[in-house]
Parts: sequence; C-alpha cells; structure tokens
Amino acid sequence: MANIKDVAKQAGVSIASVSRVLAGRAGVGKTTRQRVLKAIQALDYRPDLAAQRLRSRRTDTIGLIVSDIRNPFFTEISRAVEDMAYQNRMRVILCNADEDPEKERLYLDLMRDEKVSGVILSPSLSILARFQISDYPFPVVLIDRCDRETIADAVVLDNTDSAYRLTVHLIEQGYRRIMFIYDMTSATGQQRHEGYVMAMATRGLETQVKVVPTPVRATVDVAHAIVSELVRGQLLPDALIGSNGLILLGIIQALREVRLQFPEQIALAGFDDSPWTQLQGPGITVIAQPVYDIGQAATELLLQRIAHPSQPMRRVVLPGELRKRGSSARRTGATD
Amino acid sequence: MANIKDVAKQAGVSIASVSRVLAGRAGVGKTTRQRVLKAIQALDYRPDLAAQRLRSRRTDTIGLIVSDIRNPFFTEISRAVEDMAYQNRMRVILCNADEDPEKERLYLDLMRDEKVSGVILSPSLSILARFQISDYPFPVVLIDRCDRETIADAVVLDNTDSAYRLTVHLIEQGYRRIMFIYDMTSATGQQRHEGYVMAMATRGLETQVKVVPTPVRATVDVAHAIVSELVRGQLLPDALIGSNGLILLGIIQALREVRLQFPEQIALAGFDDSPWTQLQGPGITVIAQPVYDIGQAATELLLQRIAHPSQPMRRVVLPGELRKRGSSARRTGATD
DNA sequence: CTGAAAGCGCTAACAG
DNA sequence: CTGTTAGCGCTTTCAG
Repeated sequence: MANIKDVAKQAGVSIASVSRVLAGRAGVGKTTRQRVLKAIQALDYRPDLAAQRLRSRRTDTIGLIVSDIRNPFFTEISRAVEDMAYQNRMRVILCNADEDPEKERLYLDLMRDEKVSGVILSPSLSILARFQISDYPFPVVLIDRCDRETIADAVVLDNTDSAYRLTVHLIEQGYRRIMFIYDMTSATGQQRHEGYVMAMATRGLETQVKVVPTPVRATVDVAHAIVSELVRGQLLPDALIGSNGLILLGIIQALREVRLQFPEQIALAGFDDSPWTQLQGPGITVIAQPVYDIGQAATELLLQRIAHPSQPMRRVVLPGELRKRGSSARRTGATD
Repeated sequence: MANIKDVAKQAGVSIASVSRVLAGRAGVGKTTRQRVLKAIQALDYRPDLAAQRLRSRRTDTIGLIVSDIRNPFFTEISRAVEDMAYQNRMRVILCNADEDPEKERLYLDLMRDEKVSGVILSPSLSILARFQISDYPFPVVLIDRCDRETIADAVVLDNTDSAYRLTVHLIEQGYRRIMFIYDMTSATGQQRHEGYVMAMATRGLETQVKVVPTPVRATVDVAHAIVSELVRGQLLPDALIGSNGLILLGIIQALREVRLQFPEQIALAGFDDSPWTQLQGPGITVIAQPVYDIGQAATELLLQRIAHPSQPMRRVVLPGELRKRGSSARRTGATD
C-alpha cells in the first residue's frame, strides 16, 4: 500500500504538504492542494491509522460498554451512539459486558489500552458503587444506571418518578395488592423500587416485593420461578410490576403456564417497550424509555466533555412515557 | 504513562529484552525476565497499541459487520464472535450496516483503514451479487447470506431445506393454500422462497407469494400492510409463512388488528425463534437457527484462514430446527 | 542471552 | 506557502 511518501513524490511536494491537505488544514496553496488530491486518488492512498494515532496521540475513538447487548434497550443505544459518533468523525468500539463485572473490568482496561478519547458506560453495581471519575484515564459518561450521589456526567431515565407513575396508574385502575418484582443487579431496579414504595405509601397501601437474586444470568427464568411459586401461595396479588423487560417476560411465561389471564385474574405492568408488548394478550402497560435520545444525549455529553475536560458535571434526566394498555385495564368491581 | 524505555531503565535492561518478555518469546534469561516483569508491575506499564501495530504491521483485530443489530440473530452472533475472538487474543470491531448498502461500504472501507486481520460479514445483496474475495485486502468469511455460486468461506443455514421442511409441515397439517411472504433484500429470503416453491410443487399445490419491496427500513410495517390488504381480498390463504422474524412480527400485528385468530382462521409459521414466539397465542411454529454455532464456526473459519491464507475455501451449512407449535396445529376438518 | 540501532508512517514544530 | 527534520513507542534484525 502507498504511503505518504509515495503521495508526496507523485505530487512533487513534501510530505508535510500532504499531511496538511489530509488534515484539511488551511495554509496550503491551491495548486499544491490539487496536485496532492490527484496523487491521493491516483494511488488510492489511505493514511495509516496506527501511525496517525501514534504520532498525534489522538485516536478519535469512543468506547461504548453496554451491560447486555441482547437487551433491545442497548442495541438501540448503540445505534444512536454510532450515528452521532460518525457524524462527528469519531469511531466507536462497542463492547458487551454481558452483566459480568469481570468482563466489564476487562473492557475498561481495553479502553485504556486503546487510548480511547472517552467512554459511554452502563455500569454494573460493583463499578457504580465506588465510581470515581479520577479512576479512569479518560472521560466517562454513565448511562441507564447512576446513583444520585455519583459524581459523573450521566444520562438516565427518571426511574423513581416513572415507577411512581406506573404504580399510581395501577392504583387508580382499582388495584390494591400490587407486587413489585425487581432485580438488584442494577441501580435502576432499586430506584424503580423506591418509586413504587413511594406511591404505595402515599396511598396507605402495603408493599409487596420479590427480589430476583443478584448476579443471575437467566433473569427470565428466575422471574418465571418466582411467579410460579407465588401462584401456589395463599394470597395472590392482584397486580404485578416487573422492573425490566426480562423480568416482565419471565412473569408472562409463568402466567401463561398456569393459565392465569391478565388483566382478568391479575393485572400486569412493567418497564421497556419491546415489539412484543403490544402483541401480548390485550397489550402490556409499560413505561417506555426515550432510548435513542438517551444514546444521543450521552454522546453529546461525552464529546463536549472531551472538548472541555474541566467543565462542570452534567446530568440529563429524561422522563419515561407511560403507555397504558389492556394489561392494566380498570378492575371490574373495583370500589375505588 | 510509562513507556517501554521507562520499563527498561527501571529493570536495568535494554528495551529489546522488555519487548521479548512482552511478546512471551523464548530466549530470555530467567533473571532478566523476572526483573522486567517486576518493572512492568511497578510502573503499571501497558504497551502502546498504536506503536505495536505500526511497527509489527499486525492489528490482531477482526471486524464483524452485521446487517441489523436490532435483529436478535445478529446480537447473538456478535456474542459468539466476541467470545471466540477474545479466547484467541483478538479484538473485534463490531459494525452495524443497518441494511444500508452505503453504510456497509463505509464500514468495509473502515476495516481496510483499520487494517484488520479479517472480517466476518453478512452481506447485502448488492455486495453479495458481485462478491470477489480478491476485492478485499483482508480475508472475509460470509455469514447468514451466501449464494451457492459465491466463492468464499461461509457459514449459513440450510435455508432452502429449512423452508422446504417448514412448508411440508404445514401441508401435512392439512393446509393447502399456503402463502409465502418474503423480502428480497437478502439472499436468505430468496433461498427460503425456493424451498417453499419446491415443497408446494412436489405436492402439486399452487404457490402464492408476496414480496416485501426491497430496501425498506420498516419491514414490519410493510408486512403489516400486505396482510391487511390480503384480508380484504376474495380468497384468504389458509396459512402464512413469514421469511424472517420481522415479517412474522408484521403479520401478527396485522392479524391482531383484524381479529383473525390463528390457527383457527389462518395458520402461521416463520423463521427465527425469538423470546416472544412462544408467548404469542398458541405459540408460533418456526425454524430456529443454531445462532451461537454460526458465530463460532465463522470465527473459527476466519482464524484458520488468517493462519493459512491459501487453504481451500470452506463452507459450513448448518441445519435449522423445526419447532412445531400451536400456530400450525392440524387443520380441523382437513381431508388430508 | 542481551543490547544497539534502524525504522514502521505519520505529525508538528521550525525555518525559510 | 512550503520543506526539513525530529521523534511518537515499539519490533526486529544484527552483532556481540
């Protein structure tokens, strides 16, 4: 492959001029530029990225580490981030931590090795709990998961508020014994739990919760098991909330199995709008996240942080959208 | 950050020795190795990837270009490829062409610029039609989509056979007027169509097909529209096959809207097993692909090709698995 | 077994 | 406006 020297020779100029043209920098004569451009074309020259990066100490690359690429939430995020990044002449390295803290660490190390300009990260609890920007040699923007105390640029859903509204909706529809099923692998589960508790407390209702044990791979199956057991119990709740898409899926599987109809026998609601939520029986009531927006906002935040390393921290909190569907239809015979 | 010189100084050896230890090469004295290792630890030294790549002319990186990251098929592929790659000390750059030939070209160029060791690609028709290995400066392994005539390493489902078996299954269940809805954006659609035609012809049945117009972003919506129109027609088919997951989704949406029950009023079958296929009414009959295996096999093929550039081309054809579910239940009152 | 030295291809002063 | 030159951090002969 041709290198910058070949181009310079072909164009009859110095390699410095070629470099200038490449960088689109001003201060190059019209004719010189023309000749360089022609030579580049003639030789089908492409600058060597490794050399550029080594010399310039810039990679123009951002890293994106998602918790689970199989979650549609994150695939959509990745699309948004890529779109934004390429518009800004940046590359992106996408990594899937698979909800595995060890992999997450591995990829964070990789980012350091690759000397990325910055990273967008949906952190596991273990990382989030002791998150310090100063621990990372690059700017980090957190997405999806972030505590209130964490000091970092971040873009998140208003989890507590969304859960609150979702719970209130169920209450208004006449449900009283509402159970919240959530996982503690992520900060989102906890925050949503808070919103639920707040809503129940406000109305003087008793809370009922089930926790999906922490670092479980098969969230769906565990949710399934929990609900199955529930059904065998004495007092079945009259509504169920799943704190994320996978838990919701597990719940539905279990309900199908024991032939429990919703909302007739038990109401249902959850988080994340997937293609299948509308097709499920009368449709599932969910909080939909502005996913693409989250990805876009995160990328913007990161690019700005890269440009201005010392600007104050910023946090973008986006509202969730309550999509009311059949699974939370007004309870027949409700006294409310 | 510390560089190799710092390490050499700290260890009291030459940079050459450090380099040798780093590469794990033999021919380094025991004490020298110890001292280098200690220095590396002490300084928390990490070799500069850009410099390594520039000097060694190797990137140890493979590219993965998928057609649509939102398709669970490809997210699962990406997991398999990453797992395999990291086990072999390779990095992977994941790109999402989004079913857009222009993006695909862009990413293929990117791969060249990044000087990747090889690429795993699910090609668009436009690339596949004139695919020549010699057009690419790196080894390429095709996945998911590949014509019989294409000369390239490839890992694909036995599409024609799978469609054949799926169609025969419907026929055996008593269905006769079976319509096949497919897209022509990908080779898979065409191959599956062939299998369908073959099965129908064998049984002396007439084929009915609808084509989802080529480069449509919203496959789901188009499938939806097609089915809606169908319903208004004179003679509704008694079974529908969707040639991929998105089309299947569109079909189901449309049937729901017009309140057509399956399999009672119309049977249903398709490709790709998603989480929601089991939860849909009586469950959807589908051909499930051995997705993880496909990703693994592709990575193996690529790594071997990289190691032995001139070995003969190889093609791995994996069988699909027919998962019979309620949507293709035996037709009541069938004469078969 | 170890070290010195020559670049890989490019950018960015610096000089003219 | 253009060219010369000194490295970026590392691998890899080639001597010793």
